[in-house]
Amino acid sequence: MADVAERAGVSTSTVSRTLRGLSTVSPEVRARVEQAARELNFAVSRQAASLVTGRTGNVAVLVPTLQSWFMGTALSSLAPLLRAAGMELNVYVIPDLAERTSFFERLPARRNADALLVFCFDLTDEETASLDNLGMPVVYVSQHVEGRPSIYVDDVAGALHGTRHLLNLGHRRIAFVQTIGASGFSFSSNERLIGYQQALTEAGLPLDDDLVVATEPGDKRGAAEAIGRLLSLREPPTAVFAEQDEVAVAAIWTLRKTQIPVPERVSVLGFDDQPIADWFDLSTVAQSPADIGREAGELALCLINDPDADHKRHIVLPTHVIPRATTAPPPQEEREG
Amino acid sequence: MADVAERAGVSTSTVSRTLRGLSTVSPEVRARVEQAARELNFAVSRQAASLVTGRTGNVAVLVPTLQSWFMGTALSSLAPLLRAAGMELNVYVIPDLAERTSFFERLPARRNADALLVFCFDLTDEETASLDNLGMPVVYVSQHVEGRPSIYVDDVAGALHGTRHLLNLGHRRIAFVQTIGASGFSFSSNERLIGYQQALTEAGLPLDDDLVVATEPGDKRGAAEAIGRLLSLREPPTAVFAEQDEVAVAAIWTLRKTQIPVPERVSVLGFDDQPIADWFDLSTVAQSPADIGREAGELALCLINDPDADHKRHIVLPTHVIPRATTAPPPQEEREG
DNA sequence: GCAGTTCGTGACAGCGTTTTCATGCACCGT
DNA sequence: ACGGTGCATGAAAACGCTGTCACGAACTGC
Repeated sequence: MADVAERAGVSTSTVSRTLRGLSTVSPEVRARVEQAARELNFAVSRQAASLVTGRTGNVAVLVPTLQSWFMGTALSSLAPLLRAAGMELNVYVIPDLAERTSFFERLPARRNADALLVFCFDLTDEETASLDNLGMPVVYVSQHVEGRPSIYVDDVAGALHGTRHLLNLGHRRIAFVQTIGASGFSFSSNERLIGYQQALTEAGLPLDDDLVVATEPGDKRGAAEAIGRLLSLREPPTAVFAEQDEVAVAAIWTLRKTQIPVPERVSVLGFDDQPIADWFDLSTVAQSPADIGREAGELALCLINDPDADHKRHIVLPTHVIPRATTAPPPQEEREG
Repeated sequence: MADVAERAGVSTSTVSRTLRGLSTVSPEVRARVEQAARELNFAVSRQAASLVTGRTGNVAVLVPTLQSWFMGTALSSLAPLLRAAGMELNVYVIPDLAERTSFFERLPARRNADALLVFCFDLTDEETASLDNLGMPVVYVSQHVEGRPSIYVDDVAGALHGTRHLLNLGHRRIAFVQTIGASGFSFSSNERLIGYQQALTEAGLPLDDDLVVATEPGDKRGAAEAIGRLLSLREPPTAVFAEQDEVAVAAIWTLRKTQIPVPERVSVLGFDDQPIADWFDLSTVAQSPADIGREAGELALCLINDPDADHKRHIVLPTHVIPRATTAPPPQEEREG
């Protein structure tokens, strides 16, 4: 910066003012400085600047994985937003318990970011508390944390509406396939189950535990087993509501392999509206991770500028039922029976 | 840090030495300092440290998108590696041309990272040159840049082996489905085509332009059109080699919808070995983005520690043909004809 | 016992910015 | 013409750390 100052024949103060766009610089000096900076290929050091301003210009993001549609999409909408605000995006990937404890022990984001976005974690109270002491605004994304700014979709309502869609088609035996993931990472599992149960109750149907099965995402074998359990019930379901599209697709795969036509014999409904849902013409309950990412980014930027702002509210985003080709009325005999 | 020094009854120099693990600190003093640091919940400011050391502790990563299996997997293996080395991961997402020009104009990573990993970009000479002047080691990942450290899989060999697999099964009419993506982002498209052509030539077969079609990934309609073009040829192919698993799956989908059994009537071979390939029992040519990410991270760390090291070499990773259930010998009449 | 070494420690000068404060200058109204 | 205002600029003090250098103490070998 001293070089730029010398070349432009001004002091470093003026260079600093110019480069930050402060208005108290005369036009001709500004031009000279900008020219000099360009010629010298100069860029201010964020480190040095942050040392005195106390702001790092970084936004930290804590994610359980990057290998998922949700994270990819959310971050892809978050990143340009931060970039436009002149912020850097710092990613912490915490795939397993070891990394997790190490993260919360060392808290590498401390003093190294102006805000932290925590994606999809089921945090313990202790962990939440340690983040409270981080000295920066923390936004909880895709999860519900009492008393802290949180952003999430209304999973209960989504599952409620999805189940109603199946009920309205005439289904009475509706199964729910839960997704059990790596422990400690919340994928809104319970809320979706609750929505499903609410819909059934609302329709005056009993809750049958046999109709709720679980599997892991990406586990073909597990999905087959779960479907197998449903197919071997005394009174098998005519519709399957899977908590995640991937599992729904696996279910369709299994069913069709066994010559059970979807949706003629069994309807399948997913949740998420991943691209894969479109490929398979899968009826699903859509959520928008892009919206989540954007909202989270905007909230974070707000909180950085005004940490005491009244943003401790929860932002709840909507879901939408998207009927495609895998949901249909149940087969005749079932409807009449 | 002054607080810690005071509490431990030592100077800041000693605190700094202790916290950096230098050996010239007596055990009892070390214990006192560590205790004090813990009690005060102290963490050194990377910004301040980097100001004097000249190292930022950041590794910047330039990616075209995060919404892809490849990026997600590569970064997921890269991240823990950097974390273990005490480095932060800084992500720049450049989804479109506007962001791209803005990135290369402002080069936000300048002075803000110790190394840059550029993923999957087809850079212009001008862009490469501007990265050369960045003052930090730049590693090109999943692309081939002359004279700079690059890491990529041997796409030519992969496609060659994949095509040979089809040839060995008895296929003689083998189509290739190219993927045309967002312009300027290299997905090794050409190299895979070259490998395919090499295999045909090697087998003494002519190159038929009609057998090479193109589509966009994720575009069901486009995939259908591409397959349609192949099916309406005078002599349609008995095997389809798609440059990406997603497209291969779309092809299978289209074929089966038209009652053309895969692999009985038409074999389909993919490339990448994404999780989706496993679900669909898709035969494919596997590459390992996890390995790529790891190699890239290790190389970057090497170059950071010793920028002049002899690492200007290219690291070429292997591919593996994984036969699953979508490749089989061509139907009888074809083989005998 | 004395010079020479080694070892642990502290004082202090930077690192490259921002920011405060002071300064000089032009401009205003009277 | 003169003091007051406002504006563009510069000098210099932080910011929080690291690294160099110097210093004293505790050793070593003769």
